[in-house]
Amino acid sequence: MSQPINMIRTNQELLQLIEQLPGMQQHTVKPGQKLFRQDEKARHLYVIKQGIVKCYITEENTKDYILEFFGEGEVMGELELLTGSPILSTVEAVTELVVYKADSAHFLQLLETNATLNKLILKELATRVSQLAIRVSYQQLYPIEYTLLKLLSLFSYQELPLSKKDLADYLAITVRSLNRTLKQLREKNFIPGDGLDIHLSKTELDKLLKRFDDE
Amino acid sequence: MSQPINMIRTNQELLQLIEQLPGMQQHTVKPGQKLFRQDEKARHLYVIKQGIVKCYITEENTKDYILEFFGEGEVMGELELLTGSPILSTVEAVTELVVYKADSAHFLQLLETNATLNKLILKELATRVSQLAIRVSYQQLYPIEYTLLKLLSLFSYQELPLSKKDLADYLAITVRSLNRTLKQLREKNFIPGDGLDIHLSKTELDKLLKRFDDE
DNA sequence: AAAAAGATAGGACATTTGTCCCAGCCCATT
DNA sequence: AATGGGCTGGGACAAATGTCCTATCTTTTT
Repeated sequence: MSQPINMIRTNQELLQLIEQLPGMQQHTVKPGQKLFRQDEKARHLYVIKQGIVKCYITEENTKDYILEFFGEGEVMGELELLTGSPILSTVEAVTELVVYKADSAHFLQLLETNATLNKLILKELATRVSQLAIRVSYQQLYPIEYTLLKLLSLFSYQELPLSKKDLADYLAITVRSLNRTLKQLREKNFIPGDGLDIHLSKTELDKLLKRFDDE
Repeated sequence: MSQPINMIRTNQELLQLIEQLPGMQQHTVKPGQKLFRQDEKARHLYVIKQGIVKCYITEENTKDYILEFFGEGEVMGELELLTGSPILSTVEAVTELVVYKADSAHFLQLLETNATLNKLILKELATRVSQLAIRVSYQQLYPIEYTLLKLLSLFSYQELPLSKKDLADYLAITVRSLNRTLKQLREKNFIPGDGLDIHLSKTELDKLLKRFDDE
């Protein structure tokens, strides 16, 4: 079932490869700034050298769904380049960011000439499909309580400047629901029944939850 | 926002290419039979020549989530081949099926030598990520009523042997909820408020819904 | 310093969705 | 003809989640 999905996805292999390529421009981006805006046309391709971004889709009813958090080595802009569609999701810096930037034509050419890169991209895309599918299935088929618990166990050790809103958008729930569920977890000495692949002691859980009290 | 997502995905370009390759074995599969079983190891790769399959993830609580319906020209087994992970989702024939079969090594080699194939697979994967993301976001951020409506407008014209259970699993709801929502749509002279990209006349809607009364 | 904006927390209530259950129908196999 | 299984339809109730709102606190802007 569950390979350890990290909440923040990274791709060290790809990063290493990119760093060896000649002539890659480097840029820094401030938290809150956007690398891509949904529905626009993608003109470049970025690879994260350092920092974290969030990718989210905004629906017409103004609600957001956070698709992914990307960290070191993740590519952005390939989807649009490959399919020719407008940008799928807004990409916004969560932390201070350093990225490599390439223009589309260059990347497309590299894809054809650099077999290693080609393979890494294929693998990356396959991974994205799988991970997204796994997450979605889980989110849809389990109550929030379980999903949240699973999420906590994943990102606990990562010091992340995520707001509750972000967390809620990632879970596709409202902040109200998130709060409620956190409270339940605190109180209810939560015991995952049925078949569940989450196994946390009460102590560990408490530690995870404490992050929300303090900060 | 929404490129016309078809409920059943196809890839004619890929099919044409595959049909030209020498030495592709052909197999037929009966409805209900499984090409892949979740969590097992993938040994082959299939491309659909004719018919429809459903791909679904079964969670430990026995609930299913239907990831995709695939029709002509869609590949199955590439994800696992590329990532090396166990099979993501069970793949089951919905209709009588004719597939091309290739073993993994052969396909991997083709990916390296056949630039056209390589490009088509890249594009296919990118499309899957995008489409899945769009669907999921929609499903999570709109009430069932909207999602169902959207779905109906997509698959209405396709004659499909889908059970209510299938439809429900695709929407990640229970059959009970599906029935309830269908009923609401029938009665409520549904008027999508807010921002919604579904535009159906009452007449069209009725026609769509009638499929469920008759059959 | 004051004001505005945003994030957090949670009460009260409405709506949505799930669970459990029963009943009817169709179809295949006995 | 009879039995069982699977699909369908929906009632009654419980649980989960959203909406709306109020209040506090922090941060940013003026």
